[in-house]
Amino acid sequence: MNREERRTQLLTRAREVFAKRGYHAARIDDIIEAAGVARGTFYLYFDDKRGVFEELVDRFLTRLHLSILRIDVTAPVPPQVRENIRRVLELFLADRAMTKILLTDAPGLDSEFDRKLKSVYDVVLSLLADSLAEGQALAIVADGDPRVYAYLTVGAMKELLYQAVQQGMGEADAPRLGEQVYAFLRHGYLKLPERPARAPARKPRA
Amino acid sequence: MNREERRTQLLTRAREVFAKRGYHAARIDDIIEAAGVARGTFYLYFDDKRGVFEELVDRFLTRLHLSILRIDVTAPVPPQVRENIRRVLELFLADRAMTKILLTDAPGLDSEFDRKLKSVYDVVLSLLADSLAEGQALAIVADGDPRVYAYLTVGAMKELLYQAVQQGMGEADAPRLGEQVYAFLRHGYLKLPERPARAPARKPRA
DNA sequence: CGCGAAACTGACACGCGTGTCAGCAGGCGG
DNA sequence: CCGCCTGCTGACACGCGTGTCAGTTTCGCG
Repeated sequence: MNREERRTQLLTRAREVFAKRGYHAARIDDIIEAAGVARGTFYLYFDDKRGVFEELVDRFLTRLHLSILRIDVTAPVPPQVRENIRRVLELFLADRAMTKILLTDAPGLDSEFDRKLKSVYDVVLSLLADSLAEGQALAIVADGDPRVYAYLTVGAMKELLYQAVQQGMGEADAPRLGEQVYAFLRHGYLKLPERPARAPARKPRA
Repeated sequence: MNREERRTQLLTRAREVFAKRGYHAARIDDIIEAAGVARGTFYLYFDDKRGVFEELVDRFLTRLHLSILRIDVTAPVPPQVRENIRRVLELFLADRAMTKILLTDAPGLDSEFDRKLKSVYDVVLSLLADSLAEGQALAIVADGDPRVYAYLTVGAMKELLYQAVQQGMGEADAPRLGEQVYAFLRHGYLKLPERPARAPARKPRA
């Protein structure tokens, strides 16, 4: 096996191990065992566990960026928003291992690891917050702090994806979940009158 | 210092340490140093690190349960929902250490710890999903899978609280954030026409 | 006082995962 | 068939945090 093949193999196996045991609990021994390789070999290709992790994250982030398309305001907006949501969900659901890694592991043991993970979320949150601020200028996003909207949105999607992956869903479920997320961001789900009313909520006439 | 005082003191210090370093990264040495006590003393009061953690979580969960009141359908509903949201936010924001612990730490290193943390979320998610299903029967919650709504809601609030605590907010911010969450669950924030339209969204007549 | 109980101490042995490094294939060109 | 290069090996020493336990201090009561 040549250098490039071996490297790729190690990356793949490491991803599986991280997904299965969690980054912190994963030992180098787990990775080399999965790859059928001796301890020393691993260190010929990566500095340490974090080295593999960073490469995996970088590759995934690139794909995430590519899956989000800028809204073209001269064309109908809703389908573009729906498609963006669907594509993001699809990307995560198609790579369940990376989804588990990104949504399950938490900071605390390795400050470099922490920084990496935090940087991922900062990028995503800023990207979204900026888009929402633009959307407000175009009057397609309600008034309010766009960063707060970004937190709520990212949090909602994180939890949904986490649960979806836990329950064994795959990319085939992306369109269905996407519709639910879209509907949620579009109307919320509480059907309550604006002002306190005496009677229980009554369907407003369409 | 008598037994009860010492125990409480250790719990308090441990909570601070967990919040600061994260559960997994926290060492017994950090806790005993914070408490000004020798290593052996710690083990006179708790079996191990997880023992302290479980007690902290149990105490907090009790308070969380108390802060959520059942909706009384014979009274106006919206203020009750708003107040529930506000009280939950307030509880978390008032105990920033526990908030960090519950929202920052992840499973992976200690399977007993994992179970505990997972059980917390399962309880919260089921509670919410059941309430939402009841809400659907009362026509105050939109149709759709109540578990999905629960995931979206819990995820959104987790992320918001995490960011709020990171940014140093306190219980005083609960009412403001509560209003934003309520508005979000009530209408969402996307102002897009239902069907693709040529013109930008127009306010439907109230 | 003096004595027993309660609270506390901290050096130590242990387990566990890491990173290293001196050395072992084996294929290939000369 | 030798020498070399590329790829691989795995025993080992090390650092770190844990849990223990034989021993010390402090308290309060008779």
